[in-house]
Amino acid sequence: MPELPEVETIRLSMLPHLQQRQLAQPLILRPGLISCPWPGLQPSDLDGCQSAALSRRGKYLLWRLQKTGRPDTLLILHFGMTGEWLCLSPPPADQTALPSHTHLVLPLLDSDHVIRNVLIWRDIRRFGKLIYLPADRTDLWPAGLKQLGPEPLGQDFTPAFLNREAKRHQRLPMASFLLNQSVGAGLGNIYVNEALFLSQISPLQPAGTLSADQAQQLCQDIRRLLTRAIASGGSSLRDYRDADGRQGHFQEQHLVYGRGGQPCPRCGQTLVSHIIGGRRVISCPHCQPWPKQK
DNA sequence: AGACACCTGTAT
DNA sequence: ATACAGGTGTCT
Repeated sequence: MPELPEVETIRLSMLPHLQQRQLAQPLILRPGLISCPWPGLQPSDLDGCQSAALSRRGKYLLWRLQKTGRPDTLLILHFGMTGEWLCLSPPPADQTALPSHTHLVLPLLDSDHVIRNVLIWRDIRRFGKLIYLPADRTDLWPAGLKQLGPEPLGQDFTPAFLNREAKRHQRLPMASFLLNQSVGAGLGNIYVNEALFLSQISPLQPAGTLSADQAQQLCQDIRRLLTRAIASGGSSLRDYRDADGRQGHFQEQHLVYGRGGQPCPRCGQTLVSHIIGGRRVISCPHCQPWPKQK
């Protein structure tokens, strides 16, 4: 699914489509995928809203909508494994022309109230979530932004922070530790695999044993990795596309993810596969040794 | 920390 | 037919 670099790429590619546009009545093909924890708000309230801002927090997109005479609305998008948010232009001729697994259609009007394009939400596996609420009531969002850690590309994501968090999760394997969204908001399995390899840290190493040097290295490698991945438009393994339906190409630069059994790009030894916390993790037993004192 | 649940599509 | 996939939430 979209991890931080993919969500950021979707955000950047969607931005130009939202300029000078107004939402028309949404077409909800699958109720239940879009929900609202605030009884006073209905899907039809989106009608007439204009886009005020599109931001990202971890793997979430936050779309702020404004309508004169009303409090702003926030539409929160999480892509799960196969969620896609696409801009179709020109709009499909009719409902039957929509891509499969389209669950929501948001028509966009220009200043003359002509439909110029439509935004669609599609999600094959339906693990994604759409939530809308009053923008000043994010406290109503139960599953929410509650415990998201710092942005890995922000100022608060520091070696000291990593070390502090690591001590709170003594026995947790590093792979699971980094997947925890309260540690690095937006990290997912691909970038955890890659980051641990770059930093030469075993995915099995208990977080509590993370050294200061390792935290320093990891912090730096995560920043560089995510920055490079965004520059490449993210990783398209299967379903992920940007707002224009384009694939990313960072998958061409993956060093270990999905490469179990192949030679390590650093030392040539065979990359091994582990299941850690229910997720497959690929690492090099030579470059990422554990126990450290081999 | 691990198992399982939520879903569908694809590969073997 | 079975295993597996960019995630996350709940239950042992």
